[in-house]
Amino acid sequence: MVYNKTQKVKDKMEGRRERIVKAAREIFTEDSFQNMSIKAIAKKAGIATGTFYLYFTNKEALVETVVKEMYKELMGLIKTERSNYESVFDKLQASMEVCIKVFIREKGIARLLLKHFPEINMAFNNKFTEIEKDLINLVRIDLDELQEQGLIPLQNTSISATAFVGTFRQVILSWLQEGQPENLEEACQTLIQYNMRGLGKIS
Amino acid sequence: MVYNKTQKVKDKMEGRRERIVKAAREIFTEDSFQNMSIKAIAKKAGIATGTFYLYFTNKEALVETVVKEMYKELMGLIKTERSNYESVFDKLQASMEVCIKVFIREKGIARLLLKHFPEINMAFNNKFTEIEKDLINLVRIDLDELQEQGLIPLQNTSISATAFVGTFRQVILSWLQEGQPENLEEACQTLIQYNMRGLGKIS
DNA sequence: TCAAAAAATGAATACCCATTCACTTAACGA
DNA sequence: TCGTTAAGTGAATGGGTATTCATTTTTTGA
Repeated sequence: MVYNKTQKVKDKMEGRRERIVKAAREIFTEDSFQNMSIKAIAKKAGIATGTFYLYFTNKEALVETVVKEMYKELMGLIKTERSNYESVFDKLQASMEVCIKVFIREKGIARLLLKHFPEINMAFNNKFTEIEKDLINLVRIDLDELQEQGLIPLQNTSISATAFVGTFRQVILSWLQEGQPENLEEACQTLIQYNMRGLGKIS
Repeated sequence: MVYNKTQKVKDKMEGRRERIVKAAREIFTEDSFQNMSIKAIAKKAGIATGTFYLYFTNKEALVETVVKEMYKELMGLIKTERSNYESVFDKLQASMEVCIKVFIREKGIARLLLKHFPEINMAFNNKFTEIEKDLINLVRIDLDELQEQGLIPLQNTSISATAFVGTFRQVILSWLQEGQPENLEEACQTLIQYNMRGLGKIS
C-alpha cells in the first residue's frame, strides 16, 4: 500500500529543500569556498549528509539549481530596469548598471557567475559557460537592433558583443580578486564609455 | 663524507628536469586535460613517480614552471615583433597580432594560459594570475604613453587596459570552447578596431 | 675494488569527498 | 493502536591521485 504525504509533510520537505539551496548558496558565496562539500552544506542546512540525496540526485544538480536561481534573479532585475527606457542604448546601459549594482551588493553572486570552478568539476563549467553565452547573446540582440536602426556602424555584432561582455568580466574579476578598481560603480561609467566608443556609437 | 656530482651526472639530471617539463607541457596542452596526473607525466618523461619529487617540490611548482616558460616564450615573441615599429599604436597592434598568431598555432598554450592556469591557481590563492596582471600592465604602459602624446583622450588607463585585455580574453575563450569565431585572425582585426575606437584613438 | 652516499624506484600510504546503505525514527491509515 | 511505508541518519565505502618511504641501483672517491 502507498501512503500519501500530508500537507504538513509536504511543507516540511519543501522547506528543507529550500534550506539546502540556501545553505549551498551561502557556502558557495563565502570568501573561502574551500569546503563546499556536501557534508558542510548538509551541516549548515541542519540535515544529515545522506538526507541531501533524498532531495538532489547529486552535487551537480544542486550547483545547477543554485546557479540557475541566481541567474534568474539577476535577469529579473535587468528586465525590470530595462523596461524603464525606450532607446536601446539606454536599455543596454541600464543592463550594465544593474549588473554592477547586484555584483557590488552580493559579491558572492559575481564570484559564482563569473568565475569558473574547477573545484566542482569540469562538467559544471559548461553550465557557467552557457550563462555567459546567454549574456553575450542578449547584448548581441541589442547590437543587432542598433545596427538596424543605423545607430552603430556595420560590424560583426557577435564579436562586438563578446568583446563587450569581456570588458566587464575582466574588470569585475579584477575588482573581486585584486580589489581594483576600488570603486566599481565609477569604473562602470568608464566601461560604458569605452564600449560605446568601441561600438562606434553615432551621437 | 659528501660526494660531488660529476659533470656527467649534472648533465643527466638537468636533462631529466627538462624532460619532465617537456612531458608536462605536452600533457597540459593535450586536448583532454583530464589526466594531468604526476603518474602520467612521470611515465611520459620516462621516470618513476617518486623521481619526480627529486626534481620538483610538488605539482604546483611544476605547473608554475611550465606556465612561466610558455609565458616567457610568448613575451619574447611580442618584444621582437614590437621592435619593428615606431608608433605606440603599431606596437600595441603588433602585440595583439602576435598573441593571436601564437594561440592559433598552439591552442594548448592558449588553453593553459587563459583557461586552465587561472583555474588551477585559484585553488591556491584567489589572486589574479601574475601573468594576466602583467599583460594588463603592459597595455597600460602603452596607453599611458599614448595619453601623454595626446593620441588618446584623458582616461583611466588602468581600467581601459583591463577592458582591452578582457575583450581578447573573452573572444579567445569563446574560440577555444565554442569554436566561434571560426576565423580568429579575422576577429582580431575586428577587436583591434573595437579597442582603438574604445580608447578614443584620434586619427 | 669497495663501502659510503646519492639517486631512482614504485608500491604503499594518506587524504579528500561524493555517494551508498543498513539501520533508526516518524508518518500514515485501517 | 499497530503494522506498514517513507524519511532521515551518519558511518562506511569507493575511487582517484598527490606524496612518501623502504628498498634497489648507481655513483663517488680513496
